Amino acid sequence: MGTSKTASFSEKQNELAILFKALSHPARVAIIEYLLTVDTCICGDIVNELPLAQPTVSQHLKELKNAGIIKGNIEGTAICYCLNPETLKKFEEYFFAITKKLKEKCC
Amino acid sequence: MGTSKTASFSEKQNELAILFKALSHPARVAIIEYLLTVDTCICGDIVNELPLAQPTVSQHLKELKNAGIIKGNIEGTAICYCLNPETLKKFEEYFFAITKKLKEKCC
DNA sequence: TTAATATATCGTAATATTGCAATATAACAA
DNA sequence: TTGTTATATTGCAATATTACGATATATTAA
Repeated sequence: MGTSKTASFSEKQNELAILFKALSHPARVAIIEYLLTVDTCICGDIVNELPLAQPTVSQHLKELKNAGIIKGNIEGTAICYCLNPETLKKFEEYFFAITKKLKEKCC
Repeated sequence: MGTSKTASFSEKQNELAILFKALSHPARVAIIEYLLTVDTCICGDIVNELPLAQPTVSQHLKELKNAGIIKGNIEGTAICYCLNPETLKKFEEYFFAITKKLKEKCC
């Protein structure tokens, strides 16, 4: 036990769960929201924006990157992280479809 | 350590993280999608729809209920679970606002 | 009442996540 | 080259999650 029974669910359901898991920590929500306030994709020092040590922030960034929610490009010494619009659009479309279907059901 | 530094983040960020965590397991995504296919709110036997034992399903339902994503009403021997449109609308609005802001930034 | 059915809770083992100090890597500046 | 800066990786302790057998609860039927 302790293991998620991944194989028992559809690929889509697992993919969605991975995306949601990437957002399931306040630090990662904070990273998303910070990247949203930055004007361009060029941005450094996310570490200074968060109340966590540098290795911890790095780990959270890695998780967001693995899930495809952010992208990271090496820009000299700094790394330029930015949001991935395609993935965020997926989220929007998923919930749009759900709320639309819910309206039709009219509980 | 091992504890999430909840107190270091805003209330909104923590609330969002809790909502996303509730969806971060394929079984819970499957429950949402099953409830979406059921015609009315009256529904039983979610257990039979999932490849998990009854206590496990009950636990997942509890997590979704705690997060406010589903509602449960006692209906005799059975329990009627249904989606909470308000919470799902929150998700939609959150991602709508993000994708809108991303378009304006035009990376 | 007793039996059957549906769902919840408890207890616990296996696994995953979180956070950070220590260390490593990689690029630039002097 | 050496030093500085920015980010990543490793290792590990504390905590959380997942799954399920056993058991409890609660409603209906007989």
